[in-house]
Amino acid sequence: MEEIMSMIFNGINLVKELEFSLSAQESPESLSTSLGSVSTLFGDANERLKILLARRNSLVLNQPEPKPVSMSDLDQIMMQQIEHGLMQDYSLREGVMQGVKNIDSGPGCSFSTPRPRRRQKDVEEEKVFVAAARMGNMDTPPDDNHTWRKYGQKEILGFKFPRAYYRCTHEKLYKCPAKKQVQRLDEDPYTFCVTYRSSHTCHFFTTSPISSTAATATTDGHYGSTVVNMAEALFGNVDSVVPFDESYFDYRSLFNGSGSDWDT
DNA sequence: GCAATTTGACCGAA
DNA sequence: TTCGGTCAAATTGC
Repeated sequence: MEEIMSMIFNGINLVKELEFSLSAQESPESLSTSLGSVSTLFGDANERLKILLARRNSLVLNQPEPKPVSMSDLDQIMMQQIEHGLMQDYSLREGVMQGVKNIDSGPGCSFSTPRPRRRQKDVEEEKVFVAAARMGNMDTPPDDNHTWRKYGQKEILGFKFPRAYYRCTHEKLYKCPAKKQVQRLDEDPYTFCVTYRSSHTCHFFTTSPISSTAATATTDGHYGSTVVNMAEALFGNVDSVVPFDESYFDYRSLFNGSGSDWDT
């Protein structure tokens, strides 16, 4: 299964290279070659995924619980996740909303004294997989239109890469409780697993004009036409790409919880 | 000088 | 006792 994931992530990286080629105004021949590679890679990955799912569904036919994940559901979820990472990365250069949906944990900020030094179970969290930049600083995930201050980094058991801890820059001034953890994936160093905890109460975005556009996109759910065009070109159906109002999905937890094929 | 980052130490849940 | 999360002093960069 990791092979399939690797193919998908490779496809994402190819798309990013294609995007760079677009901005560099490379020849139509070169663009055509890149497009062919992308479609082949995604096509192959999808075929393998379908075979895998067909196999799994046949295995769980006699088991009423838990309900097997249907192929269409999984395809949709998987593509939402991939599209989300892709669109986040793409929007970096286009300067539009990246589609990171912050968790809404309700009460927001409530630091009791003493401040808990370990994560609270009742705090909602949301995982998002984000493609890393292929150029420039690849150690940090793409900007999500909030300003973060790093307050820690730790080696985590079972992970090759350290986990970085960030909190909202406005934490003290506006008592914004938002935090995030950034973990680079072992199997794909170009992808980060970003875990958001607590929602922003400060509602501050980065101050560039580009980002104010992003802020608008956040509230009304509309996205730049460039992004929509790209999404249509890639996936055909924009409705499956935006808006990102569904819960993002953690493919590890999904597949670890429902089968062992991902371990192969 | 100030703000952000780094990093070893500390705390506490499991 | 272990290990994830946080603190806070030292360091770095603007």
